[in-house]
Amino acid sequence: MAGRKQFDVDTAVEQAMQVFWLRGYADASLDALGSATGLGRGSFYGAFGSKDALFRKCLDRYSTFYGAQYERALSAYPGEPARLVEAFLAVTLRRIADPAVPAGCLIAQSLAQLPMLPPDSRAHVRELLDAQRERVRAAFTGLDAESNVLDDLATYVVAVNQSLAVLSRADVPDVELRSVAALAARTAGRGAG
Amino acid sequence: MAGRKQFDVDTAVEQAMQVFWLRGYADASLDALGSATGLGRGSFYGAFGSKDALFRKCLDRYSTFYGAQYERALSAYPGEPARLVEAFLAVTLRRIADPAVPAGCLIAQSLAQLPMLPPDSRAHVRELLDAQRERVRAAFTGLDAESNVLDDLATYVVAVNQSLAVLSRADVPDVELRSVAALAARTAGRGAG
DNA sequence: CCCGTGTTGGATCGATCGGTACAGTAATCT
DNA sequence: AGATTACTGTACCGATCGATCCAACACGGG
Repeated sequence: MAGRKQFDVDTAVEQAMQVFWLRGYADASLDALGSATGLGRGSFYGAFGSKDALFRKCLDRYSTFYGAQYERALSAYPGEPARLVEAFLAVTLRRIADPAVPAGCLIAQSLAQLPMLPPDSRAHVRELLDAQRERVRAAFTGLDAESNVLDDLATYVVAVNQSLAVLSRADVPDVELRSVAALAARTAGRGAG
Repeated sequence: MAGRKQFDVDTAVEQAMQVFWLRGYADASLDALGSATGLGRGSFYGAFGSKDALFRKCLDRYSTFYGAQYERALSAYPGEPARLVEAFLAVTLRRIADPAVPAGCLIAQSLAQLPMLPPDSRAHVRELLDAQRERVRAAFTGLDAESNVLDDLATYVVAVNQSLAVLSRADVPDVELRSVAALAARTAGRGAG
């Protein structure tokens, strides 16, 4: 029952992340988080300190894990915007189709609740979205197009990416979402080619 | 203080709608709704019955008001998919730029919290999104393209539409959002032309 | 072997949640 | 004017929120 730590912190963060992801910050009660992680109140506060501290850890875990996947996609097809965008969106499509993980997107979920988040978490979410836009934008540099066109294109890709997550919450079929991604990839290819 | 009804029901629904819109269902406490509408608990429950009954009224008001705007946009340019989509998305852009109304979109907000909504409201939200997809789809009929292409196109337009709302919550500048809409309109024009 | 370090689960805190009950009051009808 | 009706504000309900506290406990070092 006690003694040395009886749970893996990373595993607990992963499980908590999925609760935040599915339910959002406010609706992720400590009871829900506790039963998802298997932790009692003592272990919980001993390991994480507070609900929003844990939430920030979950945001980091999310952006680290999926950020790496997006990064790989973005660097796989340098100079080929259409393929690049396709690979980028495919990361999201794969996640949506993964039954081991909630529908939607933790960032989109958090954006919806942005005004009600604790200030630290609010800033954190904003930074993650900006960082994603910047990474996409960086993947487009080198293409011969005006700078503001690349900005618009990056925002477009991030926008479509978020939209896939939103629609997946309403059980829009994967086939349709794949078509949306394909259309967006063609658009990006034309816009920057 | 009492006697005959001392408030306008429509006005109260409008104000409550904005609270749900900004904060989502769970975070829209009765106190928040009460102070936004100026209603005490007695009047509140006398007029609406329950929180989720009011929420459904707000969903209806939202979809009626903006649904009419979308409808007008969709029927303004028959046979011209690019203009049609542009007009459709412009409804959302106008709403986003309107300081009298919260950022984002009540439907997107509700989708994020879908699993936690009362069952009746959950079904209602789903229907509204499906209805929108159907209306867009209907606006595309008559174009010479295969049926499933029109389906994909409709989903694409609805997706981009939702993405504008999501990004507006993160204070992405209107200029960028307008570019996203323009790109999407061109895509739709090519895809169905 | 047994003490001390540190984790554990549950009891409990004040605040707030959605919802109810009810006394008080203003407007309408006879 | 008096009775009736209908709406309002507030006090209050049990449940649940995030957070704190603490007694009970298991393990590692002396």
